[in-house]
Amino acid sequence: MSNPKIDSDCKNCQRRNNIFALLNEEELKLVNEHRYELVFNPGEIIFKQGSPLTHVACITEGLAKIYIEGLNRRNLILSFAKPVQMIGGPGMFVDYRHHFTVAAVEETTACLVDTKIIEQLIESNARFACDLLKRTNQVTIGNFNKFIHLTQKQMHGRIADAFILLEEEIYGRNPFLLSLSRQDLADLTAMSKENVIRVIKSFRDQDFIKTDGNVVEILNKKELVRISETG
Amino acid sequence: MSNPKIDSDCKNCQRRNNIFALLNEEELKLVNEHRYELVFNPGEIIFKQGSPLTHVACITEGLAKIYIEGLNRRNLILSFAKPVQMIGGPGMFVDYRHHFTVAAVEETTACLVDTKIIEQLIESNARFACDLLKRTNQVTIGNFNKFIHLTQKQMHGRIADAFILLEEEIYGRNPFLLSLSRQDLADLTAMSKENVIRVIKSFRDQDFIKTDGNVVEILNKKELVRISETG
DNA sequence: TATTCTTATTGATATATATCAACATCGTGC
DNA sequence: GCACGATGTTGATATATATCAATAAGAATA
Repeated sequence: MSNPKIDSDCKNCQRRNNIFALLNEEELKLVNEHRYELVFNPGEIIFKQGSPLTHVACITEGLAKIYIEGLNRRNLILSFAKPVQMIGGPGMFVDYRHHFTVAAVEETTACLVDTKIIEQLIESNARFACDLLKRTNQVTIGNFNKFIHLTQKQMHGRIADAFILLEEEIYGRNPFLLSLSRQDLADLTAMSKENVIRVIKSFRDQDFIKTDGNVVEILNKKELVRISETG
Repeated sequence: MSNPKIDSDCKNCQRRNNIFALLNEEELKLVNEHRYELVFNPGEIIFKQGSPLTHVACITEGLAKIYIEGLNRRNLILSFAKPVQMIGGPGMFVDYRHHFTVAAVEETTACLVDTKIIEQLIESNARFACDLLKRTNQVTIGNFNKFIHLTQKQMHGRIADAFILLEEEIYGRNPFLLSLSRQDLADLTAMSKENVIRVIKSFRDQDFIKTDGNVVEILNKKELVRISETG
């Protein structure tokens, strides 16, 4: 956690989340006056589960993982955040605590906005409120899919899902440089890291993927999709 | 699906959800004009996953299960709804479809309110919007717990959780008359119904619970809690 | 460069869980 | 009361998955 960047203005920000387009100049100014920017090194924690929810984060650079700290020191990665995603939190209006931990995977810049300002905007700007509800609902739908993936697919299907997610959503290219550890993949798929390694190996042996150090290339997307669908 | 009850007025409704207390007389009248009441027999579907989201349901009588229809005809029960719970749905503001199925477990009366009216209220009444966000967040927090339970506990812990849920949240008494089938319990805990039966048997053999037909009594709550906590 | 620490990998094994098949029980309509 | 379908139960077995232990490979540090 270090090096606050030179502040630019929300008004002209090239990295701002779409939701802020719903604000007028005055509202945007309010946001601008109650935010600050931070740079996090890989592994550093942005929000810690259980701590007070005082800010929401907007990722402007890098990659962060959002995970629940569960039983016996086991984590469950819910999702990843990259620019220009906003990370709120279900503690808002409830207990004002974080219900997940957010940690930087790569060097990550986050813009932190005071929760009180967000609440104020929800109350005064109906379009903002509706958009937030929409986003919350989208996350919920995503969670439903995750529920089914984690409880009704077996290991190969879950790892196939993970690779498809990495290519399509997280890195947006193929091949990609994997910045997640095997343990991260285990936390994402709810399996042991040893089995993650074994399934990856079997995918490599069958030429579904190719790996060279941390560079991963998907060679047979169709087959990965098939495995993902057949469990 | 049958027997619409004689309509009473929302204003004087003894079974209305707290959220409607945030409405003024005019708004409540609007709701009253765009709602209808239905009685569902056990097993009947109230909302079907994939169908258009035209109404939200307020349960005024009975018990309903909310579940995702997943892979290979397997269902995952997310939660139960009893009076006076409101069932919205994450499709609102997104794709206007139901992302889960809701079915009556016991004879259930539901009051169905037009989604458009709910949206209108969200836009015009900030307190209503905030309360809805709060509820959505509470559900999300519940889903997080469910994630951990289902992915990080094994069968005994999950069944212990289920019995605690049944006693504390669903029936609110001990002993209780179990209106769920073994398959329902399997869908709730993400396990096979055979294993549900085996774990229940082991709990019975250890005198943690007692069963007589569909009447279940929890004899050793402390032990159930312990099993739930140790996985 | 040597050293230490973390991460990745592999194989052997134990365990948890699902599946399959057979049978019992219960309620319901005839 | 009987036949039937749905639900519940049990045991045997197969399979998926975790755990444990050992080693290897990298990355960070002195």
